[in-house]
Amino acid sequence: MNVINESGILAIATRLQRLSDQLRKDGFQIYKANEIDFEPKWFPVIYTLHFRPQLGVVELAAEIGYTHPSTISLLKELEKERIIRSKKDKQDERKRLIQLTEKGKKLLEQMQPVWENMVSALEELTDTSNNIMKAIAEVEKNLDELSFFERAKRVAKG
Amino acid sequence: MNVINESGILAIATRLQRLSDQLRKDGFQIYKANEIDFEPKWFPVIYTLHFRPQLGVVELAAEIGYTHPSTISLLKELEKERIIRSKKDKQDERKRLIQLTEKGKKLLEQMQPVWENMVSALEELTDTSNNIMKAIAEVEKNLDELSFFERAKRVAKG
DNA sequence: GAAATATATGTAGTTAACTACGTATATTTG
DNA sequence: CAAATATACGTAGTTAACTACATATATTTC
Repeated sequence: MNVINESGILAIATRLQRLSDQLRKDGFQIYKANEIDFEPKWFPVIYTLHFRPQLGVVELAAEIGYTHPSTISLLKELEKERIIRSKKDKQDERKRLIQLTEKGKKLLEQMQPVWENMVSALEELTDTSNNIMKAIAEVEKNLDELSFFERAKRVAKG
Repeated sequence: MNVINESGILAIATRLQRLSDQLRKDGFQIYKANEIDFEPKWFPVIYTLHFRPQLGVVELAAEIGYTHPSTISLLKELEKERIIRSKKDKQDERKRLIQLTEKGKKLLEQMQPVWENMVSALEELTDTSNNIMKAIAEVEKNLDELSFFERAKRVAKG
């Protein structure tokens, strides 16, 4: 990985992705080591439902930042695992309200201490002179103001 | 994305991936706008071959940080596009040496000014109080010393 | 209130990475 | 030097996201 790491900022997408994958894989191993039957990709759904106990599919998708088809397939898995269930909204017949089951709530409780360990470990890992979470937030803010595409266009013209 | 963004460091993998995707998509649009027939995912291969003009498949894979099957499928695409070609290594008959074609070299030249624009745009985007590239490098260094998994285990025990 | 538009959900197919496994050649070891 | 092991490459199948399209219900507008 020498050339790519030395290529600097051009390889930023590749490096972000690699880091994400690495953390996700370890996350899976951590759940496993704690005998919790849980996949890291389920995290956004479960975590969101913890704070907002009833959400439609599209609302949930928006909340976790995935497209709704991706969310639907996550929900199918979670439904199969009996971690979530859903019911029709009486006000809006198109809507399916997603909720945690009792099993889901128990799982959530089981996971709390593991999450705390993960948070500690991640804080250790990211306790560096440049904080990666803050860096992400700052880049996202800049992107909101003007996209990468628009910036490259402007640079080219200027 | 409110709940997830507020969940802090636990959602780090999700957020890294999302940022990576966003940059990659815009990257594709930038090449397109400059009338260059190039996909961002090809970048690591091309860029590496620019600096190391002859590499075996596994060597190249290691260099770009992908698995070799992923690399093979990238190489197939690039071969179809006539951007790279390969020949047998005379010293080691198992090996297939990958090289840029003339077309590949021309493409590389064409891309130079676009890369410069991208670098400028990315520098703008990442010119923040916490530098994301440095943050990634720092986290990677910490991970090299002790993985996320090992750290979480240690925290749990301690 | 009928037509047009918007919203919520779902399905099908694609993509770009991965793991697992197999084969051929090279290298090391008893 | 034969056997065991390692390395290089390849194929098949999986995964987790995506886009594009379809359908049902709700809301808005003329």
